[in-house]
Amino acid sequence: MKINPIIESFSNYWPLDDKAVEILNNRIIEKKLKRKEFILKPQEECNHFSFVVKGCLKMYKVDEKGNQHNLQFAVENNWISDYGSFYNQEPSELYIETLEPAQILQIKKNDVFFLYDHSPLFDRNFRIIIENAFIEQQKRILQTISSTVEDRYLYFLKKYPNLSNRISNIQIASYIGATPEFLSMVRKKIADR
Amino acid sequence: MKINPIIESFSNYWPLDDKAVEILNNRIIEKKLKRKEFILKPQEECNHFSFVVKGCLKMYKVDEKGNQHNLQFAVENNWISDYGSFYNQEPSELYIETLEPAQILQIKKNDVFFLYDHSPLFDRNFRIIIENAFIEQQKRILQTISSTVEDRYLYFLKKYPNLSNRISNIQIASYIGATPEFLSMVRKKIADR
DNA sequence: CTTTTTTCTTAAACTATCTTATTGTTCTTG
DNA sequence: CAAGAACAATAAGATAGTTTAAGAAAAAAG
Repeated sequence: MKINPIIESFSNYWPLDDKAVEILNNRIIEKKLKRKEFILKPQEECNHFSFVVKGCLKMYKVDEKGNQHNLQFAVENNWISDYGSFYNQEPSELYIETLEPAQILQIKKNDVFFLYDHSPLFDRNFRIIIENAFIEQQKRILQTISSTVEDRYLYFLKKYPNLSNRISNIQIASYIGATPEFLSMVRKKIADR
Repeated sequence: MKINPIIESFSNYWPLDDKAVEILNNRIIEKKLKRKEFILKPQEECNHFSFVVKGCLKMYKVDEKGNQHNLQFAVENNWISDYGSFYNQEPSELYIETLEPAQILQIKKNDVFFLYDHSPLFDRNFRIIIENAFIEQQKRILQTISSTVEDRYLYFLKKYPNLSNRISNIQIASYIGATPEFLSMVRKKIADR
């Protein structure tokens, strides 16, 4: 049997036991995606957790004026899902789209609940995963309510040095909450000193 | 034995069984706090989860210029903690302070881990609690990167109608990421139409 | 390897938001 | 209830960030 990257990833948090591995193993769906493919669109209910094996995805909202606002990027070993839509059975307002060709592993909603019901190790692992995501989100909120575009951009570069080489400045601007034009000015100002 | 508000609160998510109730019951510390008391200050490690029985608290950062930035309010039945400091054993950068006299219940870090180790129902409940907090935070991020102070203020009023009567506009301004002066202008503009 | 699409840069005019300062009002606390 | 502290409103001037538009550069797709 080939090694499952999700199991490997869990081992960084709380390793699964044999029973947990067994019930997980045949509940994973593998998908290969081209660039600019969607795994979630507005009005759909998000019924999956997706784990990125290779590639890069973004989750974003499009506002009334047609502007995109990036909520999250996901690269290798990251999870991505619209948890609001997933847990509250609501239609999503978000897109999840590949920025690069990608290979992902999905667990469908029913199976996620099956896992929760049949081994506490899944509550444990997903608790830790979302706690970490929560902590990062909190830092991001603090930044957006307290600092300038320049600060936020420099922080982004420092925090995600690899990511910033893989995606366009337009995507970064949308993530930090600025226009690409203004980000371009900020970048020039930084370069000029 | 008097009813424990934490157990009651868990019953909204995933009710505890007898064993879980038993191990929880003598691990709760009750505290009465006056207005403007602190349960966390920068440099300290956050070693507790705090559940608000009565009253209102805020968690905030003070930046280099001395400005406060509110990350979270907590009222009746809310949990508040600096999870980053708690889980990563790092000194906190945040204050947690009462805005009103309060009664809280705390579980110390060692006891939190004891609970996780001795009943999966705590992983379950805290997973659900933090998932909900994560979903709310995500909406807040979307707002702050995509809409104006006016939009954010109106959303705050709609979302926390009770809270907005209990706290000052300065606190609201600090939460939505605006100056009190500008919020005052926005409020006038809204009132004038 | 050529065409098409996307991205990056620049700049001027505009708008949202901040800063500072002042004053009256409302809470809090002794 | 009196004094001090915190809060709310207002306004003028300053700054950060947006909008629009256009051209050059780079990347993606055929």
